[in-house]
Amino acid sequence: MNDFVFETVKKTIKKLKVNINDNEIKSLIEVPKDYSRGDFAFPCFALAKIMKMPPHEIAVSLRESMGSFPSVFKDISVEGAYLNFFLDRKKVIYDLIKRTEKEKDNFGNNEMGKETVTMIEFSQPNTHKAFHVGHIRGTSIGESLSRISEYNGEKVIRANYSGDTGMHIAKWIWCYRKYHSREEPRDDEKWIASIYVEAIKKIPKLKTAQKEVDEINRKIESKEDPEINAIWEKTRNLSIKSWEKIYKELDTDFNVHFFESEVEKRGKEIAMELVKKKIAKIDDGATIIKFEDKNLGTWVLLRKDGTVLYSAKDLALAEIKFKKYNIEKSIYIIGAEQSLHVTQLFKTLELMKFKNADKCRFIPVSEVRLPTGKMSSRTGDNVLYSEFMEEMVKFAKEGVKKRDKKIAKKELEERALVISIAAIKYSMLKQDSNRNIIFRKEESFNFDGNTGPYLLYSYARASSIINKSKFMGDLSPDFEPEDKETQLALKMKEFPDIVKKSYESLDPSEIANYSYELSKIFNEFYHSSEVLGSDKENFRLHLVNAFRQVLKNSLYLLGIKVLEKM
RNA sequence: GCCUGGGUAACUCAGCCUGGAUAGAGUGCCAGCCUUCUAAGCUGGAAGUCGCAGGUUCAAAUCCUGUCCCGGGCGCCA
Repeated sequence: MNDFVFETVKKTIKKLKVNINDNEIKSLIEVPKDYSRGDFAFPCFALAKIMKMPPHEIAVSLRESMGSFPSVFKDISVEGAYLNFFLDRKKVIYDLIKRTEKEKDNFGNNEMGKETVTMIEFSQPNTHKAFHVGHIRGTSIGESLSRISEYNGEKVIRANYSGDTGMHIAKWIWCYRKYHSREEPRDDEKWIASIYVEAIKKIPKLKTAQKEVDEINRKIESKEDPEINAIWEKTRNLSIKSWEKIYKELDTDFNVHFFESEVEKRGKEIAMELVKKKIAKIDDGATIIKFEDKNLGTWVLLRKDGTVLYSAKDLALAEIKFKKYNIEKSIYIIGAEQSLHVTQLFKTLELMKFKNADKCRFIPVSEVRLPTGKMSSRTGDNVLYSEFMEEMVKFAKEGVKKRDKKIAKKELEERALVISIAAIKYSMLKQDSNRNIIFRKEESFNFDGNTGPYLLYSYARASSIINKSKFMGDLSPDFEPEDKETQLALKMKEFPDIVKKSYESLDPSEIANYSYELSKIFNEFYHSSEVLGSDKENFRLHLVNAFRQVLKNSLYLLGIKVLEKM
């Protein structure tokens, strides 16, 4: 289509003998932001300089000397300094609807990623700590990017990575043994989280505590103390078990779950190999890398006492990812506060002459904050996932019951959960991942406007029409699209490009914002035109059905399920 | 001090990469619309020195420089 615009403009410009090359002409062609201005536009500002004429006059004279134009265009008009090209929209809409009907769930996908095996690491909850609302952000982004990558042809391995050893576990066990040893460890997130918080508060106040913690940390690593081993194993497994329900609700299924305890040993070895290779050195007893680039600073691999830090563990993990899983691309979805760490990691992989060091990508995820400040597992200033979801589902149920008074209990439960997950996921995904989110609980209970439930509602409304309609025959080409209909169809047509864009920029918010815009236009159409019983029923039913398909695909990429009824 | 992300309507944000046609949404506020396919909706309205100052350009929220404010990070936490 673009080529037709190019050829038409080029031909006319040549007639006028203007000195401008083809590439310049090509780069000037744009798509108007407002569909009523046409499908393509050619701005004449650049020509103004060359021709020494006001841009508007240039547009007029281009249009006048154009003569006949290709029949794909219904009209070419002048508006201000712009030449606006209008396609035969009836044909565009017809083709679009036909395409969605043929491709269905595959409408919008493509082969850009060509079977690349990619590992996407995300979520990364630590054992012995709270899984709070903030964790939903990284988990949602990870699942969404996995789906987007798959939709673009890649083979994705979803990977989780949990800290089940290290100082935070040592602190937890220290506190448990000292103050809670009579309590039987139980599958209660709140209880598990509270012991960690207690430890953080008590340790700085006791003189010998940190020493005791260090000793426990050493023993966890060496596995020399059977009692500590037993506590560690038991409590660790309880944490892991508590995540099962969460991931099921969030509709994320990991292909592999790594643990720090599995990479400790190899991490230590790598650290020592790096000393031999003179990449790392021993400084004040610790094993460190001092980077040439001063902005990268120093990276500590092993502590003074020889125990391993997460830096070295990440090196070992990268090795497993590429060697054992044979991946071609590695994406890390990690908190933005770890930017320096990740940069140091990538740089070290490069120094190690790691074959695929340049195939690592980092998606920094900024904080989910409370109005009062940072949300933290350390201090206990957080909103637990389980408690929050319980409240949210309860709230969602009220709304469903109002609409559907006879609904069965199980159905109610399921619908409320889908709505709640849509609400929380969408609120996490619509915003740029690089920006802090201030989490206000009361606001997340608002289902009006630009929210997940609004999208589901639009889908349910469309479904309702389709489900109430009788037989829908083939789309007959004798329709005359009205304003809203054209707008809706043209928006749907954008979907494949949006998918590509979000894939290239690894950005789910692109899809999220699109879903909202699409739904908004649908709701406007819904109010302006009747579908069932109208004399345009055939066309409108097909249009509504196409909308359902596109929104469904779009929400799928966000990891959000749709509801036929709500 | 250095590195890094942000500063757009009362609030929360999109637009910035790739400069162009009157700067867009949502919430909240004001005024309307349910005997009609689900009102978690739709229509209209009020509301903006795009942090500030320079520069580049025919054209700057968008690019460049400086500056102020806020968040995060900078050797034995993850």
